[in-house]
Amino acid sequence: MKDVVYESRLCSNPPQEQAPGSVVYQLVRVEGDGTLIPATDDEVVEVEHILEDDKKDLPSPEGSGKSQLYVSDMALSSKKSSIDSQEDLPSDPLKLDSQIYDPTWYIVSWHSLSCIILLWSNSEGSSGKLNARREYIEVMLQKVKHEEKLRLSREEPIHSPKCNNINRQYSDQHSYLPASNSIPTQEAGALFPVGLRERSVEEYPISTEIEGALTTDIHSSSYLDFPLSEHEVCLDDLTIRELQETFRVIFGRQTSVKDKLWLRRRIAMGLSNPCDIPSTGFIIKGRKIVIRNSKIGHGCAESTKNEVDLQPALQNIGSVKDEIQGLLSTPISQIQEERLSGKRLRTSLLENNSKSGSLNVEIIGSKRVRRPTKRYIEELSELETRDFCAQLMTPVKSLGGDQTSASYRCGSASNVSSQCAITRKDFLGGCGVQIPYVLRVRRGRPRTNIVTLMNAALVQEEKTVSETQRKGAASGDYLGGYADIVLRPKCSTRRKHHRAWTPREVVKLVEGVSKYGAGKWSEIKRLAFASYTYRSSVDLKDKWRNLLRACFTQRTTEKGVRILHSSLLFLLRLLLLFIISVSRNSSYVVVSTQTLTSRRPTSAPIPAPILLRVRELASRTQFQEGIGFSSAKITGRNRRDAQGKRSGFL
DNA sequence: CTTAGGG
DNA sequence: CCCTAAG
Repeated sequence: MKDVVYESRLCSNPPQEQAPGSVVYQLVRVEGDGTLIPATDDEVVEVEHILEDDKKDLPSPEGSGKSQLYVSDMALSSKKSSIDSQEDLPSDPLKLDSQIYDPTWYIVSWHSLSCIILLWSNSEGSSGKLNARREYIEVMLQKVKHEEKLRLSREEPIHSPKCNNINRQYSDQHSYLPASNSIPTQEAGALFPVGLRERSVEEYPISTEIEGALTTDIHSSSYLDFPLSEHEVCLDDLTIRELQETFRVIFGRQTSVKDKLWLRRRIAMGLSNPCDIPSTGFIIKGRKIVIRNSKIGHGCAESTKNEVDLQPALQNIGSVKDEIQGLLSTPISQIQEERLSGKRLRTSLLENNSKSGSLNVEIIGSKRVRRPTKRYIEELSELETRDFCAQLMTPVKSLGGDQTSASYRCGSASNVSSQCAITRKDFLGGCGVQIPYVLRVRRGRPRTNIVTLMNAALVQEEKTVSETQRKGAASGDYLGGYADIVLRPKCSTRRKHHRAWTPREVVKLVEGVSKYGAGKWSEIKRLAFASYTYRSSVDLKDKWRNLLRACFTQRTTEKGVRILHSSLLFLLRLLLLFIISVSRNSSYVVVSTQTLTSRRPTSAPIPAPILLRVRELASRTQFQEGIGFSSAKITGRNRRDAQGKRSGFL
């Protein structure tokens, strides 16, 4: 009882009546046993809108044309074959002109809402397994052809004129598909307008040279026969490591190439199709590329074995994500829906990450990560190499040795996570659309009058100004840098623009507190924050309060669990993933790094050494004031937070 | 004016 | 961050 997959045969560039470059689909239903049955009306209707959507998404009217260009681009690129010099390539490059190529199958299918592209090509075309597979596909092609003929001869009404075209066209072009054992190269491209439509088409202008090639008749036929794979990889989301791992799984060898683009292309081309995917335009967005490496169809060999053992897993943490996806045992369509709606799909096997050891499963690519402020990152990294190192060296008198060690671990953990955030920024930066800092919507209560609204532009200006100032300050001495030329708009009712506290400021505050004592805010302000005119003494006080809360919550909730979290739990998760992958006999697993590390903090983490210091100071003042009172204060706030602030009025 | 604390 | 009461 297998899934029924709707498949579409792609026929691009049909006869003149079709707009040039338009893509036509032939719907075929694949039964569990692999037989192909022309789709019924209902089935077509069910899928049709997707095809329509696809076309709509193309920047029409040139959209479809462009996709066609895109096809050509890819086909032609084999001539150029610029990139692959660095890696070993199939010995016989595609010869476009002489129409000699290795058969390559490009498969497009729609399953539910998602377009799934299956690329199956081979360079080792002589291999028995692939030959078997080839034959299998050919048989199926024959079957479909037969069905088509039957259907046509019976002149069954076909709901959409489109399909009519296809049918004719298909039978036309079909003759040289399987029998000749060679498939027009262009079919490779034909695939992509579907799968790789969207931005990629626009983002990468296509040369006129390629445009010319468009005019040539392009035959294409994309074919497929697979039920939906559970192993889906959105190449865009993969890190270089993951891509490399994917590469390894597919090609059975390591690669040291660090060029994401190149890796994606290679992967997408599956078993190294001689036909080069152009580096331009190969960005898969919004759709998925399915890399299939379990067994396929009947009599088809299992290609890849399950190779997930701990060692590769450790090396390629990220590659476990996909497995997790399977682990969810969520219907794939559901996952896809989630993805489509942009939600992050997360499943916790255990309850809460911070409370119990849990396996937090995240599907990458659904939600973009909001990275910390640029300034924060800058300063953080700067600090981590300076002040914090020094602080880490200084022994901390604290609430006990146990506590101290925990804190240290905690420190390394949070360092890691912050690092993580930074790198994350790096590799997400290219794909994700981040809201520029300056454009972020202001928080807090609504503006009180129109004047402020009109000052919005001014505010942005101000932000930019201060941003540049900050950069200047970051490089220079931190005391001198902040001249604070922030021109505050005349409107006094306006709420102060939110300025995130930089680690530098925090350190300064902590220093001030340790020097002058908590509560001497005006003093601290005057002596330590003289140059930070945008930080009032009240701000200092508020920040200190927040710092206290921060280190308190961390202390209570994670004191015991922390160690487990940072190291042991990591290994446990890996082990679990390993077991899972083995039990599912999956060959490929991708998991977000986040899954294996601790949960990403909601806001920029406060560096552990600082928290440590805050804690120390807090305990000092606590001791002075009397423990009961002070801790009650914090606890009270905490409890309130837990209950929700709304209960406050009760 | 400064602090503390709620919002 | 804002607001405000209490020193």
